[in-house]
Amino acid sequence: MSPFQMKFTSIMMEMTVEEKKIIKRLDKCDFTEIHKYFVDKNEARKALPKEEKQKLKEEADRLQEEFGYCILDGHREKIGNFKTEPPGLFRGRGDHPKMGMLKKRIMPEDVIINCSRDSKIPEPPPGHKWKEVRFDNTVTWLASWTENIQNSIKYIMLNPSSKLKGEKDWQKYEVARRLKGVVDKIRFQYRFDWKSREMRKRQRAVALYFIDKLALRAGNEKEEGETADTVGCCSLRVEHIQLHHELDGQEHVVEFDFLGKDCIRYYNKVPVEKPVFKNLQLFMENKDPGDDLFDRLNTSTLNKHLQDLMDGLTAKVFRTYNASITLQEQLKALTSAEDNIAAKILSYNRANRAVAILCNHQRATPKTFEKSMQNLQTKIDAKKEQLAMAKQELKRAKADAKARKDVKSKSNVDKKKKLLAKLEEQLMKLCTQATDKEENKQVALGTSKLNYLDPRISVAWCKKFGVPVEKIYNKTQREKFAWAIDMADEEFEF
DNA sequence: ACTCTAGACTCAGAAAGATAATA
DNA sequence: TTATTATCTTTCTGAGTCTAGAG
Repeated sequence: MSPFQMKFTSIMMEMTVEEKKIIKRLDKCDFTEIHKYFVDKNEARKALPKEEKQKLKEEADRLQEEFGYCILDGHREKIGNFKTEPPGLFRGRGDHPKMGMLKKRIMPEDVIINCSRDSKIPEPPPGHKWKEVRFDNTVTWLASWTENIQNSIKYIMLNPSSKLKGEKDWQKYEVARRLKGVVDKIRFQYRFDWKSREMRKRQRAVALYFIDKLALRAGNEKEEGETADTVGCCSLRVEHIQLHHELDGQEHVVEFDFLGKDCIRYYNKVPVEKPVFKNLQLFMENKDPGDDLFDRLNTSTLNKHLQDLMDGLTAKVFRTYNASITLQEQLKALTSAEDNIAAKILSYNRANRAVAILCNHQRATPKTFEKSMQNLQTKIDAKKEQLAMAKQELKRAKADAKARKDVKSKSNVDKKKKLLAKLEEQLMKLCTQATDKEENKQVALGTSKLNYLDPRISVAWCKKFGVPVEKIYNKTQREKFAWAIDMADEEFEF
């Protein structure tokens, strides 16, 4: 079925007999009215008087208070998503084959409740029943339902601030730290395997090199036609790379160009070690562009091999490890103890950015980017003018002091000098701000900060350089990383 | 030993909402 | 001061990773 037919079918299924008589073709339908209806509704909500908005807020708070928490092991814990997802049109990311399908409303009859046998079992809404109530303490979810677009299960789970999630997070970083201890051995091993007689091993070793060096994701195989066409390391196809014996003065360059998770483009030109280059040539021999680059490899065999190298090691641990170690190294390289707090935070953001670039965390350029950049430039220009003026004034004051040789005119020179220095510093600050902004234009820092960087590195850095943790982590982040803030002293090393 | 699938969990950027800065 | 705008925070839910178990 074509995507369009699928959409139409999914909408047809919701239509009454009467509607089906009238509506035969979706492309003949005019949706401007319904679109206007929703736009208007949105505007109306925004234009609501203050006290009405206040009321809505209070109601939301009440819901949060009543449904937003659970008791786990005797502790009241915040729930991450305590509402089921509302019905609507499925969008998906990128060129998704199921775009436009109807996502159905979830009814109590769809919902499985998971709680303790001896707990107060939540009541379904009046006149309804739960699909099931179970008491499974081997999983962490509190409720679940099956979603109708991909037929996958959705869960109600705890907030990242919870003890359960925090401990899991800590564990994740501990595994990555263990990798630190054996990574040299593993690197030696895969270099050795580049020369293996077995094709499987060679492919595995080259893939692992990519995962390690470029922080690529594992790349599970996906069901065709069910999702957008994206790939990771193991699912790379011949068409996704180009080999250059020599490019821009560098040897053995691999040019990557593919869509990764969330249809984010990965584009990179990387010089690789010669055996890797030779192997890639070999892997690509007699293949079509659409063929798998690593035809003897999948994530399951790769992870099995990694498990043999270290307990708990999987492909994604390399991402965590390389992200965290990069942060630590960059912080060390970029921070000067004599810098002021603002400069230190700038260094932190630079280090964070290095990681985000490694992990290919991108964002759309903010809507107000150009404008705010212009504003900053205006400020810089104004500051430059002030600076020029101050320079002249200093010159005049110096001449004055030379002529008059009195105390007053001398102290005037000092004053002008101080002003000049102050203005110069302000200009510097503005300029670094501008560079920082420009470099950050399309880089998303949040994902790595929240998911890849061992928070203890940041906490230790804060303590070491006298930067308040609040400057690095906002309230939510401090709650999520409470375990690390508690645990790490300035001596912590990843 | 393998493939396939279901299940459970982490990780992902956009959009909405709240707050701070600025005119 | 207040209204507007820029920026930061929170919410949302889709898209991955990885494991276990059946055949």
